[in-house]
This record gives sequence, structure tokens and C-alpha cells, in this order.
Amino acid sequence: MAITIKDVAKEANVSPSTVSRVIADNPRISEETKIRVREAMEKLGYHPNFTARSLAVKSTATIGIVMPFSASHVLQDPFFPEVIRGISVQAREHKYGMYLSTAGTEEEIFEEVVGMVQGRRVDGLILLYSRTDDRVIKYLQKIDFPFAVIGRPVLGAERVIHVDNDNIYITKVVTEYLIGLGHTNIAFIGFDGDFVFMLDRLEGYKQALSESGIPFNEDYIVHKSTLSKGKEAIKSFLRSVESPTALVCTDDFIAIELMSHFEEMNIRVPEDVSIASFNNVLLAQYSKPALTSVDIDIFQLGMQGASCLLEKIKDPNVLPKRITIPAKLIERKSCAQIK
Amino acid sequence: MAITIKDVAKEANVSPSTVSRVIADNPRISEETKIRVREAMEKLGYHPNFTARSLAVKSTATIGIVMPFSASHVLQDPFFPEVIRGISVQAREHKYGMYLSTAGTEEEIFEEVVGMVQGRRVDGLILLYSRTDDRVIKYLQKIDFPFAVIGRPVLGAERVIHVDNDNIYITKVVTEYLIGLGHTNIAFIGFDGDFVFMLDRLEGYKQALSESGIPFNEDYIVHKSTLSKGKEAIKSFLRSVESPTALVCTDDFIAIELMSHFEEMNIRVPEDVSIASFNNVLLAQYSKPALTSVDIDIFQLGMQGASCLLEKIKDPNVLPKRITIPAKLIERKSCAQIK
DNA sequence: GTGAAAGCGCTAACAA
DNA sequence: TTGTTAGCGCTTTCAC
Repeated sequence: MAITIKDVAKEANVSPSTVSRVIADNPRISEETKIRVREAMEKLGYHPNFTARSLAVKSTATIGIVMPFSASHVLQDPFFPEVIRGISVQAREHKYGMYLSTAGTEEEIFEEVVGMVQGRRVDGLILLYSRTDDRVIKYLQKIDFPFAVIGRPVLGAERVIHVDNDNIYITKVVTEYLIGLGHTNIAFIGFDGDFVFMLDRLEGYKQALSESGIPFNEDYIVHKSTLSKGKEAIKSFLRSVESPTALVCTDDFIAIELMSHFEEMNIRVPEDVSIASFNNVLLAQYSKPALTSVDIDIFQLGMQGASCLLEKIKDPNVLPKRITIPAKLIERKSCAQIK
Repeated sequence: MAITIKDVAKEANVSPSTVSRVIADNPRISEETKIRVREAMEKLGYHPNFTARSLAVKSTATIGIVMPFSASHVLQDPFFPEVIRGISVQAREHKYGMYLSTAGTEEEIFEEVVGMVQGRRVDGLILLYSRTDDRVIKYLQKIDFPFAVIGRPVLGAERVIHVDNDNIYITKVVTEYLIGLGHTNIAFIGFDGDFVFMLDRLEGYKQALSESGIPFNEDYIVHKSTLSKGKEAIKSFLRSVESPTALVCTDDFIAIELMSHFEEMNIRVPEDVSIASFNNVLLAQYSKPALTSVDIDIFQLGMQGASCLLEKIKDPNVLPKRITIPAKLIERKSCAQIK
């Protein structure tokens, strides 16, 4: 059996509670006994039992990370490791641990969340996604459990802590950039699914068009899955009504995949079609041509998310807030003036 | 205050121990009372407290994942999400949770591990790396704590559960493939650091040369950091003694980065230099030219690792074993017959 | 088949 | 400044 606080107490000739106080570095314990107790701990190789402590203080010092794996097929890029890296920096600083929940379907996610919350496995939750009409968010709100979301909750965002880019704005900037290069036939390539960041980007795209007096054309909105059906789908898209001369891609990986197809089809980037995309993954600069992409600062997204959550955990009275992480368009070689 | 077992007991007019037995689905409880108790649980919205349960049964039903973040800068590619996806499938099947430890330095990692183990936060550990002479492994072995490593422990591998590719073999295959194409000036591009998979790949490379009677040339071993110093470094390397006509790259991302530099330098792949690399990331097929790469089946690595660990946790007597995940060379367009 | 009681290892009043 | 005591919520002998 492992060393407990009692063993240490006996060794140091004090009571268990004194040992407990030494662990907490309680100021009302004399330096002498502190030293004596610490020596005993050292000698016996004592380590506090986290579970017991959690039970007693009703706090686990761990935050749960909810990561939808259905999405992560899609988000194959460095988003996930990077956001976790951001979270871990804060967690570590506050001596919090991270508990990972990776479920597939919405149903599974919901169950895991309920388990984590009710089972008191975590003190707070950070959701790495946001979809429209999310059951999990509603639940957490109802029971008033501390959580933060990376992204924008679509309903009642005013009442939830969240950190996000201003996707509408930045996509507008991107689209206007393309418009500035003379493009008017601009397509929008997104994921399937009801992720909010997608909707926001679409909205920004629409706003830019609208403000420039370019009519919105439903045919220019394409989902990745459509294009993934193969070259034929891409061809038929490009030859549609009026073929687009520029693309707003919601993800670098889609852009890179597309460029690869384009090459085989002898469509030149950026001469024939300009491409601007999102995330600015490491590889964006190495693609041919180097990809013009929006740096959304994934690390910050994670770090600020964790920071807000921790704040809320420590003080349940902190008000809901939204933090906006600046995104920046990184111009490279994949966009050109229209001929 | 949340609903406890006592509340349920009261509601159902039984004792707390009976409720506990119902939770465990103990066969000695009559169906009637089971039903009655379950109704009470339902009615009150009871959820078992995980921490309390852990304390009582001395088991946490969670596995710890140790992920060195210093390495993950290097392993920017999908390795990390993918291996976790593999782990999570097993964890979920066994109703285990995942606790994530992300530390930077060896020292930090060690401390986190000790904390997790002694603090009894986890029932077992899975190490996502293996470096030479690892302190963590020694420690875990000494205290006989269940763990599995993804990769090959360099010392006493016979006594530790691990899952790995046969890196020596597969790299030999890759190198021989290049030799078969007529190359003799073959360089090896690796990471810095003392990761075992690197050493193994280097070994396989050497073996292939040796068996084909090609002398080994130290100048052909290059670390990524050297090349990252910029184009000058690459140029001087390629113009060294006898410039290589083929490259064995230990990572797709390095290969892709390199190819990007090559293009600017008007070095053609594969005409001037052939490149074969590792990991077979999604993007490998979309690079120009499509990258010949080794598929190491990261998902399996994670899944089998978790599976072994869980086995060990459930039965401490299972013997140490090594599982080898087959790796496969995927031929694409980045290697050509030497002229 | 069910209940009473002790205990998992720790913390936190309350005393002293 | 320190010890005593009573939990935290659950499991698990040992009785009945």
C-alpha cells in the first residue's frame, strides 16, 4: 500500500491534519514542524493522493477538452494539436490537468459531457467546436457549469464565454482583397456540416460581395465533399454558368488539394484562378504557388479559451465575455490581378 | 449539493449499499428492488460521483497520455491527432478516459509523470515517444506501473510493452528501392534529437547501403535544422563532395519543405533528385510531384498501444510484448531511375 | 436479498 | 500553533 498522510504524520510525530496543512503551506504552521514534516515526506517518498483530495475539496483541478472527432477528419490540419498546446500552457500555469473527450456523434459527445460533468471528473469544460443549435451548450448553461467555447455559439452567445476570430470580418477582408484584384466571379468552398465558423465565413463573403454590388450566386457556394467526388466534379464546377476566377477556401488543406487537381487539369494558379484560404498552416508557404492564407492564431484561441475558463472556475461570478483573436491575411503567391 | 447515493437510497427505501449494488448490477439483488432503485435514480437525476468511486476502488478508469511537446513542434504533422484517435477508440471501448500530459523538457515530463502516477490520477500510461536513455521509462519500470510505449525503448525493450513499426526494416526497403533505381549517392535527412525511430531509420539506411556494397558517407547524414538554415545550406549540401541524387527523408513535411526550396533552385524532383519519405500524410499525394512515402499506420500504433496497456491494467501478470505495425512504402512520383 | 458499518486518503471546522 | 473529529460519496466486508 502506498504512503499516506498518516504514515507521514506518524513519522514526523504530528497529526494528519498538520501534514495536510504543510502540504497546503498553511502559514499558521511553524517553520520547524514544516521542515520536520517535509523531511518525513521526503524520507517516505510521499505523494498526495489526488483522488482523495478531489473528493474532500470537491474540485478536480482538471479541465475537460471536448473534441469532436467527426470534425477532426475535416480538421486534419494542425488545428487540434495547436489549440491544445495553447490550452496546455494555461492549464500548466494554473496547475490544472487536461482530460480529453473524443467522441464522434453528437449523441456520444453529449453523453461524454454529461458523464464528465455529473461524475465530477472535471471542474470546467472547453469546447473545441461550435455548431448551430448545440445541445451540449444548452445543457451546460442550464446546470450552470463553467465552460468556454472556441468559436461562436450561435444562440445566446451573450451568455457564454467564448473566444473566436471575427470570421465575418476577416472573410470580408479576404473577399474584398480578391475583389480589389478585379475578381467578380468568386466562389466559396466550405466544409459540410453546420459549424458556425463556416457560416460566419460565408456571411463575410456575402457581405463583401453585397457591398461591392456583386450579385450573390448560390452556385458559387460549394462544399468540400462535392469537390472530393473527383476531378469530374471540379471540372463541371469550373465550367458551370460562369466559371469562377477566384476561390475563397475555408481551409488550407482543401486549397492545397484543389491546387493539386488544378495542376493536372492544366489550370494555373494564380493566372487562371486565384485562391485565398484559411488557417495558414506551416505548409501553406511551401505549396506551389505559396498560398495566400488567413492566420487565425490557433494557439491564442486555445490559450485564451483556457484562460477564460480558469477565470470562471476560480470565480463563478465572472461575467460572460467574448474574446476576439485577431486574424491576419498573409499575402503570398496564390492570388493575382485578373487579366 | 448534488444527488448522492444516499438520496437515492432514501427515495427507494433501501440502504445505500443496495443502491451501490444496483449500480454494479450485482446479481444478488432482486429484480424488483433493482427496478425500484433505478426509478429513483432516474427520478432524482442521479449520476455516480467518479472521484468517490475511484477512491473507494483504487482505480481511476483513465489512462494517461504523455506527449512531449518539444517533439511535437517537430511532429507537426497529423501524427499526434491520429495516434490519439487510435487510443481513444480503445479507451472508449473499455470505458476508460484519457488524461493528457503535455510537457516540454525532459524534466517537466518526468515531473508530470510522477505526479500522475503517485497522485493516482491514472491507471496506466502510454508514452508517445521514445528517446534513448529515458528516465521516465526507468522510473515506471522500477515501480512496476503499467505503461506502454509507442516506439522502441532502447534499453531493456524486452521488458516493456511497446508497439512500433519495424523502422530498420522499412527504411532498408526504402533505401533499397532507391538503390534499385540506380542511386548510390543517397542522403539521409533526419530530425535533431535522440528519438529512437530516427536512429532505427538511420540504421536501416546504413544496412541497405552496406548490403549493396555502397560505402557509408557521414556527410550524407543531415539534420533538418541544418537545412532549415536556408537555401544556402541546402545548396552547399547539394554541392558537397558528390552531390546526392536521392534523399531518404524521415518526415513528409521535411520532404515537402525541401521540395519547395528545390523548385526555387531549379532542381527538379525526381529528375535531378529522388525523394522518399515517411508518414504518408494526407498531403503527400497532393504535393508536386506526389510524394513517395512510407505509410506507418499511425492510427494502429495508437490503437494497439492502448489495447496492450489496457490488457496490462486489467491483468498485471500479462507478459511484456512488442507489437509491430506493418509499414508500407507507397510509391508515387517523387522517385525516378537515375539517368 | 439486504442493511450496518468501516474505510479509501484527504480536508476543514472546531477545540485546545 | 496543533490535534480531534467529522465528513467528501462510494464500495465492501460481515451480519442478519
